[in-house]
Amino acid sequence: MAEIPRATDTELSILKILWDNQPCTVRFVTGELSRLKGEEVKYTTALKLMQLMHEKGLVTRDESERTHLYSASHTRDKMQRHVLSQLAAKIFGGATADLAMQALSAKKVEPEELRRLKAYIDKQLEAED
Amino acid sequence: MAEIPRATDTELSILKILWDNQPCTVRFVTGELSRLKGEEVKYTTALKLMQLMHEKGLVTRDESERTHLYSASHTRDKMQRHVLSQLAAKIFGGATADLAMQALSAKKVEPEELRRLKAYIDKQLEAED
DNA sequence: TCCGTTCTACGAAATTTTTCGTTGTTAATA
DNA sequence: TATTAACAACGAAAAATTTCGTAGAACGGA
Repeated sequence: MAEIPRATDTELSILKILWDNQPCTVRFVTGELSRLKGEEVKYTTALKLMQLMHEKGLVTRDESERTHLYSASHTRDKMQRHVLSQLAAKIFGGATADLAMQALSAKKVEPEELRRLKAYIDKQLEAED
Repeated sequence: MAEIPRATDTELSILKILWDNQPCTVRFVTGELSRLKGEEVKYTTALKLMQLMHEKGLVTRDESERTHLYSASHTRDKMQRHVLSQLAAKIFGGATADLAMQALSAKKVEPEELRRLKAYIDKQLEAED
């Protein structure tokens, strides 16, 4: 399995668009990215970014048609874990549970979500025995 | 309350060093940063970074002595929440509980930690009523 | 077929981030 | 006091990231 390349901020935004809509044309990503950033992004800008991401191995593309179709190389889960563990190492000193707690306190979370998370933790704890 | 400025990757590393050792001299941060990155960072490089961080408002400094003493402007908790909520918005679509779960699955977490987190969630749920 | 549109590729400019050498000052010390 | 070491400030180079104009090919409709 190849190393997951480091993704810049903008690249992460593009990945999110891909995960939500895959496969995508550059045209589509251009629009979504503009919406996300709150300012117009030119078509060729998005194109270039995605070409670079392709070189880096962050995305794959189907070139069988003239209009290429892009998809993320890694699953959302895998990339999220990757980004989080980097972040955890960088500013949390690896304390993952702390990170989770801060995440929860950063923003009000629905009780339903909390219960789901709790169930997940219980499952982890059981597996422990 | 002033806006929290966006911090780059290296800046986050420096903040972590500060939180752990504050207040710090540039000389000290230079050494720690080198250790963290696994390669030597020149004194003036660290100095410049910290000067820019000072301009941005990410750090404060005590200039009463010739050797300035730097500290982070924001608490670790506050900045962590800030960074996490940005990240959540960027690649998790704001789904904070998902982020927490991914964080937990990214790396094995001690049962003790899990129980602590669970207790935290329970407290949140109680406050709900 | 001709024209206007859409697409990729490419190069280069603009911007941001990181690096570091040089300078002048202060402080310690021989 | 003369020398050396440590420091902050600064400017600018280097590197990384982002932006976008231009060119040429492919396509669709008049």
